Amino acid sequence: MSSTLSKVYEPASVEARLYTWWRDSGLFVPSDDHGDAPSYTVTLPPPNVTGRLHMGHALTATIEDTLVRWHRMRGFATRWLPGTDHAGIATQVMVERDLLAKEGKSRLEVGRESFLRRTWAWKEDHGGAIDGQLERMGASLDWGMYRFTMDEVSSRAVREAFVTLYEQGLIYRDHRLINWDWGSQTAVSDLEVEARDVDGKLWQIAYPVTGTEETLVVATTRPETMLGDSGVAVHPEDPRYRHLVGKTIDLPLTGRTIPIVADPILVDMEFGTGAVKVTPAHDFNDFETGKRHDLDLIQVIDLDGRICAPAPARFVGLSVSEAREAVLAELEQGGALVKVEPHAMKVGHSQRSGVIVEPLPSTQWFVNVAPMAEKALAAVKDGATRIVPGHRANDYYRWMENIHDWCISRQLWWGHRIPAWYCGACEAISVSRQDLAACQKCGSGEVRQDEDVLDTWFSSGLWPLTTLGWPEQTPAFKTHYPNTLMETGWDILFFWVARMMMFGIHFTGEPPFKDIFLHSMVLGEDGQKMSKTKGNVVDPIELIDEYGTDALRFYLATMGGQEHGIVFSRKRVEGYRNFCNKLWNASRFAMMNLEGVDMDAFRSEVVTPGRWELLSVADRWILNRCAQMLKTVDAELKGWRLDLAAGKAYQFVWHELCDWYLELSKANFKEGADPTARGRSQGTLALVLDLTLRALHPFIPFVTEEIWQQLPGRQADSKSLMTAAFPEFSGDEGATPGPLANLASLLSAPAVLEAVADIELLERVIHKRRNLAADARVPPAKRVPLQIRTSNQDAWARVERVRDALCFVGRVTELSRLDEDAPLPHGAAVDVVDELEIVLPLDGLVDIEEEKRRIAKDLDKRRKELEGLTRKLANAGFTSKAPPHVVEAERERLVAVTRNIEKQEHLLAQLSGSTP
RNA sequence: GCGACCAUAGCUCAGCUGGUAGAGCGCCUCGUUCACACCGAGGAGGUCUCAGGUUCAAGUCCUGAUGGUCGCACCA
Repeated sequence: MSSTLSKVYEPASVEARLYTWWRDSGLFVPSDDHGDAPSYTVTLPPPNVTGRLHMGHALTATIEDTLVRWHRMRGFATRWLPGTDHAGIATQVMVERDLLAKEGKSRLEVGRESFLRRTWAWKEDHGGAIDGQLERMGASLDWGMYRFTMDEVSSRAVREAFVTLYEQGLIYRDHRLINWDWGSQTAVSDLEVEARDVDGKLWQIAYPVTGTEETLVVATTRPETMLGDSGVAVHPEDPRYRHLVGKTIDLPLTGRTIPIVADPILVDMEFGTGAVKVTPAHDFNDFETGKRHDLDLIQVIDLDGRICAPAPARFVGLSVSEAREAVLAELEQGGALVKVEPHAMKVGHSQRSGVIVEPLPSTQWFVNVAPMAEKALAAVKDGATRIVPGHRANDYYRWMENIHDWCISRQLWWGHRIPAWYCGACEAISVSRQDLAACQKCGSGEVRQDEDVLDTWFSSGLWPLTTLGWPEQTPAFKTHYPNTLMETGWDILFFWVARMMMFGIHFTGEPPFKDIFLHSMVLGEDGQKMSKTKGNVVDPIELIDEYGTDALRFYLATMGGQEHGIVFSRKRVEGYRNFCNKLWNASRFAMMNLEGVDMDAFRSEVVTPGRWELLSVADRWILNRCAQMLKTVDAELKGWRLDLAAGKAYQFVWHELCDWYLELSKANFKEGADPTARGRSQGTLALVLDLTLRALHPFIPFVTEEIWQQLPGRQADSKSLMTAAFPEFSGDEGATPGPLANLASLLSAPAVLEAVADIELLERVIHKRRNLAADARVPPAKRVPLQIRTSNQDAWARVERVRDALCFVGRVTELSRLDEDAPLPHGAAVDVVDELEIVLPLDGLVDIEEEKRRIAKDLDKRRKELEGLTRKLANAGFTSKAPPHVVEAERERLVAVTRNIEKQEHLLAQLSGSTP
């Protein structure tokens, strides 16, 4: 006797135990004896080392683990690589905040060395929590291959990449305009600037033309930047201003005189006044314009986001917004403010600190990515790497085609320090893989390393390389590069995926993965992006505590295929919790009835030659349904449709296996049942459950493993379900050896197809009988006699074949046939199923009027259907142009509907006649 | 401004290459049938956003509009 399962599935008592067992048994590591099995490698997008698991991580973990487990069961040499990211700004800010709260000090006060020590300590204390959370998700990661983006291997890889790119001239240092995040006190890349909608204003300011009474009115959204203006631009073809080109402006408030230039690129005559103030130091377009006209670069905003000299002293120290007020006030006083109008616009904000990003001139390190982008673009266009869903490739193309140089230096302390050394003696720059104590040019020991660190995404971009030990040519690298799959959210397509593509190809000549699968975002239940301020954040761990990991995973798997945002639904998670419980209880029922199951006998007697007719109609039917489900799951998984695969399995388990088969099988499991029939039903049930658990395991690993371990009659091809063979259909109708051996014929054998039709009829008859009983307020549990009125011998023969099952599940005490012409018993409820009239004798309890209403209603529907069909078939266009099988199907439908209507009309007449 | 995606039952979502509108939840009526009340039985509920077009046939393909989401972009 198998051990008894508890009445309700309790995830908490199962998950940790199974996870530990899996991991300690080495099941997450590909075994050495895979021989020539194809490899399947996925690298987990490394979460921030001090981060906590959010729904995005949970979705990633679910999709990847499902795919990984699926491939592992299919026999691939499967490896899923874990790790964490040092997350430059994010982590540094946390530690800074902590330092301020606990000691009231800034990082500058404690100094770089001490601050870094604290950050490492913080990482030790708070890091790794997310690893435990990934374990709770059931993630079958190869923990032995764990990597951190700032560990030794990663650091070596980063230096190797940096130095190589420098030597190739693709990394360089330059003084130019960059995006400055004064909130975090660092430069940021274009990608880290997000344009937010702002209700701004457009001010018109009159600039006096030198030596004349004339003014030139410029339009601006940032009047405070006039303090740094070094010119005014007009369109060369603008008749209003042509005479002013070459003259100068007496710039108000500053005492400076600046030129009026003609520039067709910057100026749009239609916009504003057609005259643009040019501030090369604080606007990217103006910077370019300044270069074209050799205008001065006058920086008036400093690294703190405050006005600085050479702006007039009275403005120095003011914040940008204060300066704006002050400037406007003075201009207004001087009568220079001509007009103000509201102006909706986009303003760049730092993705990290949220402050408005100031463009300003600065010396930074850049990567010239264009040459790499070209190859990365080609890799996708050529199909070497495929992006799923396909339309995302368009975003990728656009971005790659319009790529700008990447600013990679950050004025932070937490990160990979730039491996460049400046010589105090000869001023040379040395870039090196090893730390330098002397200048490579002059040998002077007076060298100091660049203070800055690299953008976090620089090391992330190398991730598929570093996880495998690159630049060392490790065995792991040889086996697992390129990865099979990169699965991540589309929000980091540019930040991360694009960079990995570029670096991967550049350093190895091969793109880092074959497939890129991009999932969408999980939104709050209100349909908005989850955010703490909105209070709509859902914590996956809390969901696991409440519903179990499998419930959350199944939910996320069914949502994963969506191409739009996923609006979270707690109710659906709850629904999948219920599903796990349903599966659990179905298995519980099975175990109560599988004592002594003899699978060897079952396989040799029934399965081997495919002698399906030895099985009961119900047994044949469920095996067919199961095979169909497996085929669908297999096909949908191969098409990336986890949602449809999961949905199919759900539907099968609940509505075919539980709703019908388990009920039907009870007759064979009852005391006194025929031992042979019992044995075959046992074999059927054990086989179906075994196969179903295998198919479901990638989605809901815990509950399936827990059941499978206790399931009598399972095929013991593995100690764990994790490494048991997946029931996989091959391309044709056949199936791979293993669990599906000899089962392919279930989809086509006549004896099986006949059983399928029989059970479908049985379902419809029982449904009708329940319907009649419910309408007549007969309690569902009450057993009743049932009569079937028909003269159609074939139809009746079919009923005869399922008689016992029908009576058993339909709670029918006695099933008898009435001839078509026979009168209805007095007060019987009647309805029609195809050729059969289902007669439920009710001893006059039936409400004849209700009866008639129901039939009349259905009759009405049928007549409309008939009308439509008739019209369709009378249409020569249809009969001549539609494919023959479609026309034929419609003809058959017409016959069936006609027959049904006749039956119902007859019935209605009869009922009306019998009304007193 | 350019582009993508979405618009199907009260809610969250399926509906593949065009061929009788589906699921889960919610709602209504029953039910302590020996796997499960995290359950069972029955039921109500949709002119598939709108307008055109292609077709014998359109939720499905095309065009346009409207609404929503999201990318990209220097309109001062």
